[in-house]
Amino acid sequence: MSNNDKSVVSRLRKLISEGAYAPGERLGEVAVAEQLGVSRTPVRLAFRTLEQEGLLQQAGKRGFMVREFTQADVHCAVEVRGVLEGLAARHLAEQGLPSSVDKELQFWIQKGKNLIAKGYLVESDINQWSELNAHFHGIIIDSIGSGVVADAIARNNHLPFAAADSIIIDGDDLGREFKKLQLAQFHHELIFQSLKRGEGARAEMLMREHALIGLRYPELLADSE
Amino acid sequence: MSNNDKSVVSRLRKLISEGAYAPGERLGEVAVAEQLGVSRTPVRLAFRTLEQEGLLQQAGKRGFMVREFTQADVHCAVEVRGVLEGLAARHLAEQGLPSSVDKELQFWIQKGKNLIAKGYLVESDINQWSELNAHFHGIIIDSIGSGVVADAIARNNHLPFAAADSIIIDGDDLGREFKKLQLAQFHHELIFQSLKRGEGARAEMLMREHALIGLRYPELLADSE
DNA sequence: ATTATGATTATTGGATCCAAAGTAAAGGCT
DNA sequence: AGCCTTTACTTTGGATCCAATAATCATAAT
Repeated sequence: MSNNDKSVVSRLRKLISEGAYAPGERLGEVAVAEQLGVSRTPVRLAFRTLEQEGLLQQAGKRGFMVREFTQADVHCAVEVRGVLEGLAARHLAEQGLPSSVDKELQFWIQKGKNLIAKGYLVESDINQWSELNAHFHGIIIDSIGSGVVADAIARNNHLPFAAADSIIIDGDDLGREFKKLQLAQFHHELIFQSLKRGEGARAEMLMREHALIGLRYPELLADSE
Repeated sequence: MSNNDKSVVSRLRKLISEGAYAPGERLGEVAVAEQLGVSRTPVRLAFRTLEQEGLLQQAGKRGFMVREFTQADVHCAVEVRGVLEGLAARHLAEQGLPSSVDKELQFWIQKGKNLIAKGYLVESDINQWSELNAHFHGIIIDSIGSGVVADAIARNNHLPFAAADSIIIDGDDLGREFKKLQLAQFHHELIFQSLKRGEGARAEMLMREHALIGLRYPELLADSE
């Protein structure tokens, strides 16, 4: 898979998740090929990949269309991430976390503490949070001695709204987002605590709840400021 | 995606899961194309699909190789199926099962009862069990109003050892397999009971345990006959 | 003798061509 | 006037061609 091919996949993925094509819209190979300035071949390859990722689906007998996602889909995708990361967390807690993993998790938790410490949020903090959040989750996911769980999570994250760093929705209302991040950070610390103590069930449950932050917490955090 | 293209994917999938290629073996496009009697194009498309399914992985910078699976991978894949089906079962229990779903589940449970009733197993029973088992699980999975969970499970099932009907490993020792099926059937009935009573947590837990039948039960059922 | 650099070969990626299948439109028949 | 059939056009799938890149091998230099 070459650079160009990869780029066609990621460019298309971006276009789709940005809503450049209407949900349900049928995508022609030639049209997309012209639009991206490549021949049909890489587009055909990309379509298969995107179909597997769940962003496209077959349109009748002919070609592909942009898959449309309902509110239920969004909900389910977040819950799927929750149970999968919960599985990873439980495993890690049960087998005991190696000192290297311990150190790394502690490092990224400290980063989060620093970010929260100043008591408010600025625009540039969002990327920082995204990074440390990705590391925190990634370490736990990769700690299982098998790529299968990581793969399942990665595939699920291809759905644009399901990824772990999709917590931040509203870059304007930084006040509310700060509260969300504060809570997320606290979750991280709780999860770390339970991992250290080998509390598998608790770690799993906390991780599952943690996944729901972007989904169910906004309404509670909305007017309380 | 045409018939031929689909058939290339499924033929390759079969070859791989049958072990026609050694794990870690590098697959050349031309070699496979000649072997299957098609040109490189459908093979290239199939390789991308199979990569997404997790049966192939990129070999360095060039081409693909057959992914090798460790015991840990097998274990994780089964657990992944467990948590995902558990999620589906919990949902169904919590939202209450519609009478149509109730009827269908009852139908397949009855089929299972009939199969077990004679007290032993014959060769042809295996396919029947496979079918009713697939229906039982399928109904629960599809009962969520979103394809996301079903997709995640389907993708996980592409790993040959992770599918729900891989319970049956040993077609020779029908005595032990009968015990396994007896247990699986009892699980189904328990799950159905919990679904009917809206016991979400119990349904989830039972489903997760149910997934482990093929994995952890053989050692216990081995010598007790 | 070993390493590094250059050349040759093998293999993949992208573009294009042709055929097959599907869809839409138009015309004829009832 | 409506429906069916046939035809023309659109679009995808498969094969092949060419270029680019990686890998291997050989040769030369230190």
